[in-house]
Amino acid sequence: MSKEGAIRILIADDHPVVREGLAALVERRPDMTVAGEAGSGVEAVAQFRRLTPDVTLMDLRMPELGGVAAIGQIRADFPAARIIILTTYDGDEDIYRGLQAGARAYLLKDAPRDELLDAIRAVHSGQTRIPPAVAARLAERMMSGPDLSPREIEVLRSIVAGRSNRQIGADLAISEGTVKAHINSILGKLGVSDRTQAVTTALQRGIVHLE
Amino acid sequence: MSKEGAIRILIADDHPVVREGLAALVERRPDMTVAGEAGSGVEAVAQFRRLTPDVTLMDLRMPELGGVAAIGQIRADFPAARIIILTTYDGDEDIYRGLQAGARAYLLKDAPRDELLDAIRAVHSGQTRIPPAVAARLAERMMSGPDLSPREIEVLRSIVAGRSNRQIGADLAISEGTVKAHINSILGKLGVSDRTQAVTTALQRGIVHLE
DNA sequence: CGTACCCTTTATCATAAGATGGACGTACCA
DNA sequence: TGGTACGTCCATCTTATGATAAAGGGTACG
Repeated sequence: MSKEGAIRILIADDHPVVREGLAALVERRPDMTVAGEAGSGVEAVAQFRRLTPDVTLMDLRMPELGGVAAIGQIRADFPAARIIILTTYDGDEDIYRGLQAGARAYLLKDAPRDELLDAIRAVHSGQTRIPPAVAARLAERMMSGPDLSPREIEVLRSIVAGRSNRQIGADLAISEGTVKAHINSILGKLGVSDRTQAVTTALQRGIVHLE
Repeated sequence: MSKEGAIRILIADDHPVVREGLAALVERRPDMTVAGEAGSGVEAVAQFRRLTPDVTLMDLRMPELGGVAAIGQIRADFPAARIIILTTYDGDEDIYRGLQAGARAYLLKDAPRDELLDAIRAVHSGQTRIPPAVAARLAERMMSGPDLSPREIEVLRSIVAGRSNRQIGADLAISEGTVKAHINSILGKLGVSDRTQAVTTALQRGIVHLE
């Protein structure tokens, strides 16, 4: 190897095929080189500590430790870490949490090759890079009313898990009526009219995930 | 190029990064070569006609035309086409429909590199290749009771779309009571007790999709 | 210091959803 | 041909869900 002065890149993705693709793409450029790879969130954190790469490409959905949490752990020790989120998920909540965690760019995996390479160079030089489509999603989130309270998110998770209002009340040690009130507030904030719609929009927006 | 006698492979995936990765992986092998790439279902069909590759790697979720439909179109003209499904979705319905369409192998994108290469060689030599984890999912589908009827699937889609029983009745020009009867049957077949659970399990199993 | 504001909690009332039982037709098999 | 299994359809009864109003508790801010 040894490209003198090249941008050293850490690739974190749980799909070997994707890692391969990113590595091939990067190594073909004279000004970039792959410093290391990681197949999970914990590996990503460990590899970052060991290698201190110039730029990190991070998937969001990974085993053991999600991308957002991994970014948080990395930036706790290396506040200047330059991390690019590269994922298939375009839910506005995913985008928000990713950037909130300290990512400098957010790209979707269906982005063209050049867009990725440009983003790597931009982030390496200290800039941020948010494609218009992603920015639009982020703006949507801002517009879409107040955030769900912690309690409401807890209830929403239970709804997605398929629990009835009575069961949710038992789980959280509150009355069934209280659960209904929370749900009513959730429906209002999500702009939907029943729990089924709440489930689909919460999944689409990335507020909760299946499995 | 020109690897004499090499396995000629068509890559169909809407993510440029994944195509890059598969291409890099394949080109590194002396007995394989990339015949072409496609970024959508219609492209995949067109490229297959033009190139008649030995083996095709096909993603399921693609714009314009899904992978299953693309396989169907290809095999209508080339019944001997050797197609490998390579996707991130592990819902039992996705697997069933993919193999039903005529795929010779079904791999998940988090599969190790060697597993993919072995599958390519196996399929090229006329075999099929179903990893144990995938086979288990498929078996689950067999066990999990009778299929939903066309009408029930129609109703299920409406449920996922967030429509009320009354609205579904209006949409399908049947009474609300009939809708309830269909839903009751759906709940029984899916092994759940309300429409919210029906939505999540239908999504998990890949019977319906969001968006 | 108090006064908003929001989260959390509750009860009551109207409506939608699920359970049950059964009718009709059709495709399939003995 | 006779049965039988299944999909489609409908009405009635019970239960869960959603709408509404409103009170207590914490906190930020003037």
